[in-house]
Amino acid sequence: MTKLSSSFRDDVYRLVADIPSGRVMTYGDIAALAGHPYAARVVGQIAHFGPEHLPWQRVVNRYGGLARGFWGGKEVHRQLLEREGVVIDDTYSIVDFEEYRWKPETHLS
DNA sequence: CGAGTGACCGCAA
DNA sequence: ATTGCGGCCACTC
Repeated sequence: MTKLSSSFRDDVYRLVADIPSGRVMTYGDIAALAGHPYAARVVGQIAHFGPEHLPWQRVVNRYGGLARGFWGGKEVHRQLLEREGVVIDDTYSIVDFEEYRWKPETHLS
């Protein structure tokens, strides 16, 4: 069933939930795909208040660096991503970030 | 309902 | 190179 009325927040939830293990997306990309290219901050807020069962650890900034206010801090964040096979250096930035970057398919439900 | 804050991004000086 | 500022939407007070 198609959901005709979707808010920005709901779109973010779906996009984040759709990121496969071992892949990452940026706040800006998610915002753009949800219809608001400059609402990257909002994605951060949604991540803060949103459901914990979603893979927020796969959401990083446009430099491939880890977020500041992530629950537990960057150390925990790095552990979670490395556990999925994502290599991160000592500056908390993803190695070969562009290769891990997840590109959602255009034919989303 | 108004104002302030915020896990960001892009551009100007 | 660094700093500052506007903008987007959600949430709190």
